[in-house]
Amino acid sequence: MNAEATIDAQALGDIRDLSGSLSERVCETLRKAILSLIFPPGAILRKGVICEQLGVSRSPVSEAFARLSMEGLVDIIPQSSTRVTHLSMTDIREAAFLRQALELAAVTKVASDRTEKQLAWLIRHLRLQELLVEDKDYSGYFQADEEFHSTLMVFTGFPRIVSITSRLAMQLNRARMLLLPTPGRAVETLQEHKVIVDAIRGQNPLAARSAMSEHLDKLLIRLAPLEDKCPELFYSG
Amino acid sequence: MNAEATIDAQALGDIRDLSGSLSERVCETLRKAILSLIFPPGAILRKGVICEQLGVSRSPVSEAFARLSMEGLVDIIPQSSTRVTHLSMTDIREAAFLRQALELAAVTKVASDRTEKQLAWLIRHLRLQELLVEDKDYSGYFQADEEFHSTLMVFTGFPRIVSITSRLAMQLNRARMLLLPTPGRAVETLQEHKVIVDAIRGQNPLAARSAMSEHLDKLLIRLAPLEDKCPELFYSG
DNA sequence: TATAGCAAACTAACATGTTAGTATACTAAG
DNA sequence: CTTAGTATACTAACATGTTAGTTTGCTATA
Repeated sequence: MNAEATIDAQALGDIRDLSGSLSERVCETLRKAILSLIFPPGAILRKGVICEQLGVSRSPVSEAFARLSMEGLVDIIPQSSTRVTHLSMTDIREAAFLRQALELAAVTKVASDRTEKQLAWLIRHLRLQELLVEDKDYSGYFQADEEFHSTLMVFTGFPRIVSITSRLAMQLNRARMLLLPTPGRAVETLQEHKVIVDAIRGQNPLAARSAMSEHLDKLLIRLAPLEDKCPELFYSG
Repeated sequence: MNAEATIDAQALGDIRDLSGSLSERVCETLRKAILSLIFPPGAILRKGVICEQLGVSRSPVSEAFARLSMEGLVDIIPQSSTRVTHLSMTDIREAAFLRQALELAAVTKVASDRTEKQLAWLIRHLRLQELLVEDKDYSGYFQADEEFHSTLMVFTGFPRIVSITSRLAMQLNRARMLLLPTPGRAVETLQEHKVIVDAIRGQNPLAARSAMSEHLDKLLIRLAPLEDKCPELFYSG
């Protein structure tokens, strides 16, 4: 009857497994639920239900909603309700643009300023990635991929850039969850990572930038058909 | 006796002059106070005093603190206190890096995708800037400068990028408040804006990018001596 | 049947009460 | 005079009560 069914908030996990303030733990729990589509786009987040399920009061849940709203994962409708945002290709493209802007700036800087130690880490990490691909451990490779990109940003020496990028690219990451990992893509990804590291080794900022640019473009290309494949997840379905 | 004197929260203005939710208005009021150094770096924000001064309860003030914390304007020390963050050259450099990454990506895109209408706006705005410089209306020019940069980002077609950039560059903007506007700098700025628009007119992304890059670098150069000039505003003074 | 008005139920936003952790000032011991 | 211990005052974080605005579904009317 109702396409925008409210959620039962089952299986949210236990917030006691996490650290930090109660608000942070609630936020983390809800974020995970949204990214994994336990809370699908359009779902109404019922505060009372979530409070009960997690065993907390409304204060930390309210603060969690506020943070998720800033990340673009929920829409707060004043005096009315809070819903999981639908995916939108516009938002995804914007998130991709923002991520690309920051990652390109980062890799450009790292390519010119890199230390030998940093280069050694990158090369060692490439070998790790090779092993994971050989073992066909694709969820392991997914994690290693994330680590590769975030460490590259850490190497800029700017501490906040990693968390900022992940927050800005949240829409992108949510959509990425819908892509099934394929063996072929893992091999390609590894190859592209190698080209990037090669450019960093040669301290060639322009080459590093364009290699990273091509690498990141691939994601948006793979995401494009998603809107037709699962229209119910997108806005105005 | 106490260098980190608490503030009397005088002259915070009236929140009724603003729109939006109470939290937003409180946040805006406090942000303005921090940026204008009414609340100097290191000052302790006393929630009770602020509540009384603004005539609101602790809820909206708490939420405002949380937002300002994300912008890096205040440090929340759990179970203890909330203080205005000191300036730090590291933070300022990071903010400059982030702003530059986003603005360069934006101007590059705009230079290749621009419409005739957008170009016309930019050219018209340059004439406005000329008039302001001729009239020596430097505070007017300051505003026009902001408008020039933000509209350039709006022209990317991505709606969130302007507010994101301003939030990420908050540390930079705070430091910029300390620079006194000089006639010479306004003339230079206008000249640099003209070079950027010229590149956009010619649909030359690389030229636009490097023109913007040089333009933005100037700010950091002018900011560099600040740490020696007013050490009390910086961390570990 | 369609529609306008109304009431009940729900929600975000705000106010206020409570708890637990932190810093500071004071006191007592060395 | 210095230092260790303690008590007090303060705060963020959390819980709960209240308010005002929105949506939904019902009913009465055309």
